[in-house]
Amino acid sequence: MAKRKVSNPLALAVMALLYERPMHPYEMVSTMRERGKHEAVRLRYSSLYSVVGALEREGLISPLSTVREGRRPERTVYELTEEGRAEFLGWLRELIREPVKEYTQFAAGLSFMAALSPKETTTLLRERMRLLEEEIREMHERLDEVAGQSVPRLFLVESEHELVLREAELRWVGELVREIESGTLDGLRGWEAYHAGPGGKTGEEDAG
Amino acid sequence: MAKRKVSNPLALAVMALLYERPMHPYEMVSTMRERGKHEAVRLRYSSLYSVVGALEREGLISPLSTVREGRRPERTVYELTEEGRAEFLGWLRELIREPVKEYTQFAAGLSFMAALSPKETTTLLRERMRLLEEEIREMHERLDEVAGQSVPRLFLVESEHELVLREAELRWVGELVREIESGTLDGLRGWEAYHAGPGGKTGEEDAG
DNA sequence: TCTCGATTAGTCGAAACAGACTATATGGAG
DNA sequence: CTCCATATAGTCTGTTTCGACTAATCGAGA
Repeated sequence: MAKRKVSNPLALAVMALLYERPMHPYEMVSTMRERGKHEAVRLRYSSLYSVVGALEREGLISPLSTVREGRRPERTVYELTEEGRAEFLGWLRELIREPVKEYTQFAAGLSFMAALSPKETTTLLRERMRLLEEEIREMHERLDEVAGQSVPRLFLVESEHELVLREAELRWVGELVREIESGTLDGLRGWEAYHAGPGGKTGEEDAG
Repeated sequence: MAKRKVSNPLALAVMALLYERPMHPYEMVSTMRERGKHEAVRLRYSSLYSVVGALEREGLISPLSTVREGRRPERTVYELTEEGRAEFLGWLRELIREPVKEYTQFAAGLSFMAALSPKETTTLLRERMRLLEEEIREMHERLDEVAGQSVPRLFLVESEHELVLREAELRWVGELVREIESGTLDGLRGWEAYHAGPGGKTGEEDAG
């Protein structure tokens, strides 16, 4: 798979919008927000303008016209070039077809979990479960709400995907907590011993 | 939650290693690789040296000594400061306790799925399922292998977590494909109509 | 009419990142 | 004994990306 000239996923979103019709950058943002796509693609002005600039440099989009309203800075309306259409569809196919490794914050945390005591770890994990449950409930509500506004599920698949992953994480964390507390986790003995030294190993700062 | 002075997760890994004992940067890399932690935290020299520099600037780590072996460039051995210990433990607690929103590549792809025809989408999703199954099989194998080398599960939780998420994704994609093919996905009618126009809407490039 | 807050529409500097490059040491093949 | 591949231990450069900031416009209310 050839390397992408502009690799920020926001560039995919920009091309997706221009695939429908020409637009100026700020309009892209409002359209994405309306459709809730900013939940799936990180959206920030600073990135947007540099991504738009990069796409233009690479010939994937091109300015169609610049209009000025009142005394605001003029806005450039862009359209997708033929090359841009090909790039967009190719990239989209790749993203849907090929799983890629993602580095998550939680994985980073889990990696060094052993630095905290088993007891504190389960407390934190239980807190996480509570927060996950809340989040899941809210995601369900939001999905029901927009579905009620006759947005077809077709346009909500990415939120469903996120929801499913959160649910899986919740189940897994629950199981992990049970294993630590019931003493069946392999390695627990050493973990406890490590933290049972004189004064313990963990610092005394608050867990905020 | 106070903002982190150095927010790159690699900084967490650096502090985690120095929490055990002083080390020089290259040794951090080899240690992380040995323990498989580079699967959970993105590890690159260019980032490592800038992260180490930032940590030193912020007073979270400090040079302990510089040694020179033969005519190689001299290596600086760092240790964690008291402030660094507090920062490390605080950050770790936060990562374990609080779910944060993660933006995945797949979510980006799913968001604009409708730009491809239902037929092509299912083909791509089936391919994804095949690749996911393969990946899952390999992850299982690797986990069994290292567990066989008496690495306690405690030190493999992050890989287990990743595996669980992949399995959940596989199940969900399978269901989605069934719904598209059986015609029960809400919005399918419009999706098909959109792509059934004269000549269709999708470009003719190969799906590589 | 003045003013406040929300909306629109961005800019700027610093941090993070990819990946190409440098340079020494080491061990085995020929 | 020389040559080459590999492992060690990084540096350098150009892009990307982020987060904080700026600044004009508009409508509502005092």
